[in-house]
Amino acid sequence: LTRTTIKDVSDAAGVSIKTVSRVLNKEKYVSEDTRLRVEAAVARLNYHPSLAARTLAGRRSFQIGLIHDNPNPYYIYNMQAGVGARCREAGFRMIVQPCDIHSPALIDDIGSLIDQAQLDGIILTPPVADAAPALEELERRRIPFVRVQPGTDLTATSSSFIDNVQAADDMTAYLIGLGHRRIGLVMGHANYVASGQRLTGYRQALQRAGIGFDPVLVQAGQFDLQSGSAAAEALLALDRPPTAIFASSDEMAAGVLATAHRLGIAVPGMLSVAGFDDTDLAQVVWPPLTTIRQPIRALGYAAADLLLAFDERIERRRLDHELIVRASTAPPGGG
Amino acid sequence: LTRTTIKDVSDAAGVSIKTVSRVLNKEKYVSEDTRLRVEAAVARLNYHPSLAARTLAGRRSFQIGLIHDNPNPYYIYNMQAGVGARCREAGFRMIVQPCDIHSPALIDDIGSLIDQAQLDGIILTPPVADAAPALEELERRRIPFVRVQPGTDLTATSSSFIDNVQAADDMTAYLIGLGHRRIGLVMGHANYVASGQRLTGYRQALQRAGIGFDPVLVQAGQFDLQSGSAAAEALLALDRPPTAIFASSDEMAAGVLATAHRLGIAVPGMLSVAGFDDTDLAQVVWPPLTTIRQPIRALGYAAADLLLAFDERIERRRLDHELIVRASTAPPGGG
DNA sequence: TTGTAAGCGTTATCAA
DNA sequence: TTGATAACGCTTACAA
Repeated sequence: LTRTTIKDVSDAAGVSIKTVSRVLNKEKYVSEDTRLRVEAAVARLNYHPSLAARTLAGRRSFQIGLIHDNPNPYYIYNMQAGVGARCREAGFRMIVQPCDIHSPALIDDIGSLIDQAQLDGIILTPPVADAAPALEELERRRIPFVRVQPGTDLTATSSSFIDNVQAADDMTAYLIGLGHRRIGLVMGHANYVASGQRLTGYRQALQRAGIGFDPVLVQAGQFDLQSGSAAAEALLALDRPPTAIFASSDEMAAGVLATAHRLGIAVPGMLSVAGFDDTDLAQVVWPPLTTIRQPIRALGYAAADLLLAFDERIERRRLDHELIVRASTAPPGGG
Repeated sequence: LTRTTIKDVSDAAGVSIKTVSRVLNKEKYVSEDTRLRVEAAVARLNYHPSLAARTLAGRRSFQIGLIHDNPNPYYIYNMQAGVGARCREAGFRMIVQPCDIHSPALIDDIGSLIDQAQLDGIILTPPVADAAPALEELERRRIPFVRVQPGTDLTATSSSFIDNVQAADDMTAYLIGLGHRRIGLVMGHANYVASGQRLTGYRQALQRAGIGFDPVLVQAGQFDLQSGSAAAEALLALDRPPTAIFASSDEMAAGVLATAHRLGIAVPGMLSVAGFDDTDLAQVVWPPLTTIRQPIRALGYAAADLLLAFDERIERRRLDHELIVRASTAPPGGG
C-alpha cells in the first residue's frame, strides 16, 4: 500500500520527473504531445500530488486562510461557501480559523497559522478586518491579504465590500416613500463598522426628507435575534412609537417580528419592518419582510478571487454573479 | 526574510536537531534539563514547525477531514466548532470539505482530498455517514474514520451518536403527560436516518400510552423553516387538528410557530409545540418552546476525540461535558 | 539519553 | 523543449 508519486507518472509517460512537474504546474515550454501523454498517465494512475511536498519544495502552499471572529452561523456558512468555491476552482484549499479579536494572543494565533501552514494569503472577515494589530502583523510579514467589508484604513489594502451607507439610505428612503415619518432603527453590534455605516445612511435619508433625527428611535442591538426582540419591545413601548422599524440585520428583523406578534401588532398592517438580508434568514422567516440583499457568499467569492489574483499564475475569474459586490483595491467612492 | 527552522532552535539550545524534534513530539528519553532548554529556545525564537515538512517526512499530517453534505448553517457551524476545538487541543488542523453524496465523483473527491493532504483521519456527518460508497472507499484505504450519528451498518465502525429513538419517545411521552391525545409530527428530511428514528420513538410512546397511530398527523418535512411552516399549515387545517405538534428539528419548530402566529393560534395556550434543539435556534426564537437538547457541538467534539484516539500518542480527553453524547465504537443498545 | 545519516515527494536551478 | 541534481525542513532508522 504505497503512494503513487510523480516518479510513477514520469515512468508511465516515458518522460522525466521535471516534465511531469511542468505539466502539473501548467508551465510553458511543454510540447502539446508530451503534455497529452503526461495527462493521460496522471489520469490512468489516478495520481494526486502531495501538497506537503509541493509546499516544502516550492514557494507556494496552495492554501489560504479564512480568519473570523463571528458567532453568526449563517454568515460563516455563506462566507465559507463563497471562499471555498473560488478556492476549489483555483485548486487551492481554504483553512478556516476562528479567533478572538480581543485576545492578546491574536497575532500569535494568526502568525503561527501562517508559519505552520505556509499560507499563501489570508482573508479577514469583519470584525477582524478592522483589527489593527492583526493588520499590522500581516503587513509586517508581507503576506497578501484581503479584508471583507472593512470600515477603517481603507487605503492601500485590498478589500471586497458592499456600500452599507448607500444601502441603508436606500432602505430608509423606501420607508419614507411609503409615508412613514417615525422610523425606528435597531443598530448592529458595536464591534462592526457596518453598524455605524448603516446608521449614517439612515440619518442621511431622514435629513434629505426633512425629517428630524430622534435619538429615542435608535436602539442598540447585537445583530442577533434576541437583541432585535428586545429593541422592538423598547421601541413599541414609547409614547409615540415608530410606524416602521428598520433593523440592521435580518436576525434582528426576525426578533422584531416575534415581538410584534407577541404584542398583537399586525405586520405589515400596523407596523412596517425592514432589514438587511445578511444571511438569507429573513426571506424564510417572513417573506413579506422588506429587505436589502447582502450576498455574503458573493462577498466571500470576491475576496478569494482578489486574493488569488496576487498569484498571477491563477486564472482570473469575472465577478459578475452578484452585481452588488464590488471587489476593489481602493476605498469605495460613495463612502 | 527567511524562515526559522529546527536548525535555528537546535543551535540556540546547543543540542542536535533530533533532540529538538524529540521535544517537539513529546518523545520519551529526553532529560528534563534538555527539554527545558529546548522549550526556552522555541519560545524565544517564536518557532513554529513546518507542517509540510513534518507531513512529508513523517507518518502523520496532523490534519483530519470533516466531510459534510449538509445545507444547515447552524449544524455545520456547531459541528465545526466542536471538531475544531478538539483538534486545536491536540495540535491538529481540521480540513472542511463539502460534498455531494449523490455525485458519482463522491469517492474521487474524498480520495483526492486524502491523497493530497495526507489526512490522518476523516469525520463523516449525516447524511454522508451513511453513504455506502464513501464508507467502502475509506475501508479500502484503511484510513481511520468516525461517523457522526450513523443510521446504518453500525457494526465495527466508530461513531458518535445520540439515541434519537429514545429522545423522540421521551418528548412524545412528555406531551402525552401534558394531557395531549392528538399529537402531530413533522418528520425530518428523508435523507437522514435520524428522521426515521424520531418517527419510531414517536410511535413507540403513543403505543405505550394506548393512543392509536393516525397517519394524517404525520407530515413530511426537510428539517428547514419553510417545510415546518408548510407542515403546520396542513396539520392545523385538518378537521380534527392536533393540540400539540412535535417537530423533528428546531428550524421546523420555528416554522410551526410562525404559521401558528399567522393563523392567530396562541402558543402554548391553544397549541403546544415541541422540537429537537439541533441548532440552538429554538431557544432563541421562542424560549417557551419545549425542546430536547441535541448538542451538535458536543457530537463533533466527541467524534474528533474518537478519531484522534486512533493515534495513541494523542492524549485522550474525558467526554463529560455533554451527558447526552455518547461516543462509542459499538451500536447503541436501545436501537 | 543523545547524535548521525538517509530520505520523504516535490520544485528550483542550471545545464543540455 | 527537456533532464539531472540540489535543495526544502523535518522524521525515521540506526548508532553511539
